Amino acid sequence: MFALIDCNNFYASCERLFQPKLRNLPVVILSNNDGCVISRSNEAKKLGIPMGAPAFEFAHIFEKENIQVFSSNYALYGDISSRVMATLSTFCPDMEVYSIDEAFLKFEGYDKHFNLSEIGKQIRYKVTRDTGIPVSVGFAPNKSLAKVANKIAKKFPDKTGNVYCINSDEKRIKALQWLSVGDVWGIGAQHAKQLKKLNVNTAYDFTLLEDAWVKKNMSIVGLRLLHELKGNVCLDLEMPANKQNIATTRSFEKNYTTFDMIRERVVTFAVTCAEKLRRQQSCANTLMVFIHTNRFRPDLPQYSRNFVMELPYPTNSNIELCKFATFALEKIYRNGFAYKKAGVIVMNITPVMEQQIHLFGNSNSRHKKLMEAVDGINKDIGHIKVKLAAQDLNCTWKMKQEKLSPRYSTRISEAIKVKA
DNA sequence: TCTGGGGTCCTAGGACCC
DNA sequence: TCTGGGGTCCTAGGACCC
Repeated sequence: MFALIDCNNFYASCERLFQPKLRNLPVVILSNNDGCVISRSNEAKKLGIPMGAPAFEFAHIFEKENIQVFSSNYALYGDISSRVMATLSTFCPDMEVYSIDEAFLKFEGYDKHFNLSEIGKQIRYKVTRDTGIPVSVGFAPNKSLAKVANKIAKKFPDKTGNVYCINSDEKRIKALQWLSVGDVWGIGAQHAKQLKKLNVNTAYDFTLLEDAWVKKNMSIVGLRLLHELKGNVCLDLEMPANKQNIATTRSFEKNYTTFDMIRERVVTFAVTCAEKLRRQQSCANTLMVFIHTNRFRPDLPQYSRNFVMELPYPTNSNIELCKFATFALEKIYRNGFAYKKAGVIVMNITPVMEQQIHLFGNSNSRHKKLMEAVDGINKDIGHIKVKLAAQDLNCTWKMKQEKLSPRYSTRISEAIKVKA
């Protein structure tokens, strides 16, 4: 049996941890730049705030309904996530951290000796006790059905106590008849539309389709899903792997209109990519830079370009990646546009130890020691103290984050103070 | 005025090989 | 009128996830 444990309204729950007065109030969390809603408490969902709602459009509703609004605080969410995962890992040696707020556990052979629903209750109890985060737990014979079980656990807290187990064919069929086809894990908006045209409305309807049709229209991925919903096991836990692509992209807080302004951002993005590469001990062989104007302003001239370059040698050096990123930006930058977003993506990633060495023109070997020193200093005395001159030395954070909560759990200076 | 960021996998079709 | 057979590799684009 597989379990899927999913934190309830994770970001909103994190904000509530240190501000108990928020517990019964509607809470929403905004994306970078305070752009749109990316997490909602149940109360906010009930008030009709949709996922992805642009903050400026809903500002009056936030005010009218006394909705508590927060900027994204990833230092906080990341730290709380790792605490939740640490607690989960005590229940079972086979675990896959699926996202910041979800994990699969594989309970092989447990169901003969243990009552899984009891284990589910214990998971909920311990995670709440250790971290304060409420979770929902779904059990089923495979990952896709565990996702379904989790949805039921979350949707019917009064009946299930946020723990649900699909352990019979009757329960499986009942669950699938309840679940809308578009809410199935792996069926997105496109396929949902296509399926509904064929009068396939529930997950159960989907299981009645022919293998051949599903394979043809939804590829092998859809076919695996079909078999899992029927109760077979096709997907196993996945082991953490190094990233194949690494991206650092941002929207700007305002329009950028000069080459130098954008170059400073692109260089900083390249440095961040280099840091991420070094963290997983790999190098990039390909680099892409893109820029574009504000797509929501059709009244302004639009421009969007990217430039992909094969690097002459694999590298994870700040200095070298900056040089290449600047070169790429020069290729695509045009005067006369108001740019709103840019990004650097590194691809074709290979492990440091498995590099193709060239006879001439390799990455500067002295950068390795230099980067180690830079990473060490930045780790010891705070992020990004040592920068390249091409980066903005005065600015550490250019994102709009007007409602940012303290980093309660990762900065001693921002920890909660208790009066004696 | 304002609208996020970061990933993965699969397939068809083109280019190429002998 | 008719024009072989069997492969691999790469890429863009589309689908999906959180």
